[in-house]
Amino acid sequence: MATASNGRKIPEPTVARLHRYQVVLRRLHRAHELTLSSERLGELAGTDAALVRKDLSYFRCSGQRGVGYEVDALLAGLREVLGPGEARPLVIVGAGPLGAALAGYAGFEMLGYELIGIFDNNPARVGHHLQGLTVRPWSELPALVAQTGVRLGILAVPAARAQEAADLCGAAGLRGLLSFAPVHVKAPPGVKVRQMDVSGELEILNYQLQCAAGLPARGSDTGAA
Amino acid sequence: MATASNGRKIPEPTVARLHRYQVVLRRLHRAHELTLSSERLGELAGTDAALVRKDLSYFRCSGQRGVGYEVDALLAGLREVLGPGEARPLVIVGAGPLGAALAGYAGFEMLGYELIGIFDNNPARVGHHLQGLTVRPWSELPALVAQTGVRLGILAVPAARAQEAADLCGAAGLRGLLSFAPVHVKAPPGVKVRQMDVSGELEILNYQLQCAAGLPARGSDTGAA
DNA sequence: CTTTGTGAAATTTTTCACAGCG
DNA sequence: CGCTGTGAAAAATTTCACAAAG
Repeated sequence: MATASNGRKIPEPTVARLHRYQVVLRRLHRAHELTLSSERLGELAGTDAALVRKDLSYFRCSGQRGVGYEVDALLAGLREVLGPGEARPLVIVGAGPLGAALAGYAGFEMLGYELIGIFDNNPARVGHHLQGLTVRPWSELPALVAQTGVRLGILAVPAARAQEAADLCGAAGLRGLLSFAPVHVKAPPGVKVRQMDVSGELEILNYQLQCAAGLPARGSDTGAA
Repeated sequence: MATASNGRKIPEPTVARLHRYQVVLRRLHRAHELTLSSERLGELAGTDAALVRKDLSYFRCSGQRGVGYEVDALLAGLREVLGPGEARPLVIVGAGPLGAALAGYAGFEMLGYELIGIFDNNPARVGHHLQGLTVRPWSELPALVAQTGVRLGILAVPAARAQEAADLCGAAGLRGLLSFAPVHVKAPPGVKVRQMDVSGELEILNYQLQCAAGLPARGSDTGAA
């Protein structure tokens, strides 16, 4: 802790926020804004000034007291921590509705990722075109990994296929997986898996509403009208 | 804290895990399993025994020492905390590729949510059919909320429309929003917003891989194989 | 006078350890 | 014995508060 300027020990939630700061700052950069305060950055990114400064303190920081941060300098600093933010390769495994939607998700390219392959083991889907890419069979994933060095994959397959697909990704050489499958996936050796828990998040919202309403943990409805 | 049996003060991460336990237990129930230990439940749900027991301790718990938990009794207990787990109404705002994919996401019905409406303000999409529902214009959302009492919504609109759509949902009477928009959305008054941060999660994975590889925070590529 | 950078306090969440019951 | 239930320790994050710098 407190290993400011150079230690590679940034907490996970901080990394996610740093990314959000980067997005905000890129917008400001395009709008030719030159500087901003931690308070303003916090407001735009959905946190508060104190946390912004704490987050920024994990790497060498370039704010000027009394003035704020230079947009460009901050972006440069973030780039050093988060990586170049351009064309990090990425594959999607699963070309069903969700996979297809994610493939078209306006954001990956904008956010520094380049979708370079879509894979599905359903022969009915192989050969289809999505976002300018041809859906390929699972068997071709290892070759693409070997060829391009891609390390990240998004898992968008049904629950029943999730573990199988994850193991395949691991065997193929992917190192990080973001899983949208609605079941827990055991991480293959050497692979980091993160779960996008849609229904879990809904459950949290639902629970919070119950609590806010002071209901006795039933919460079905408040009556018609 | 330590308000076991009845206090409505369950930590957020615990709620998300309780939901996962529920999913696992339902599968076991269908498979006619009668009991299981905290260790096994942890394994199936992706945590460890100690955390399972701690999570379960937030409400009245029915494990038998030396034996484990009765699947059915645990499910009953979870139902009391998380709600009936059946037909909680839900709407999706945004019928673009992502909204459409989420609408078809095999899981909502299975997980206790009932999708009752899909809204989009793009006239070209209004009238289309998705999952047996007709896409309706935003203007009709308030009426549906008033009619059904639906409180949860999923936001699947482009970044540029996110805030506008969120405000609309708040004005219409929704109380909880799960946003997939790649920008921070300010919560309208009285509304709880949770962000599904796809690219942030990718960023965390990416950062973890950089660290695991011991790279000096650059991590662009390892050379074209 | 404004805004950063940062230790220290507060809070939240997880892990440990073990007493106690079947 | 095996496994639960739980208080206490540990770890991780956020919030606070303020000195220092422009």
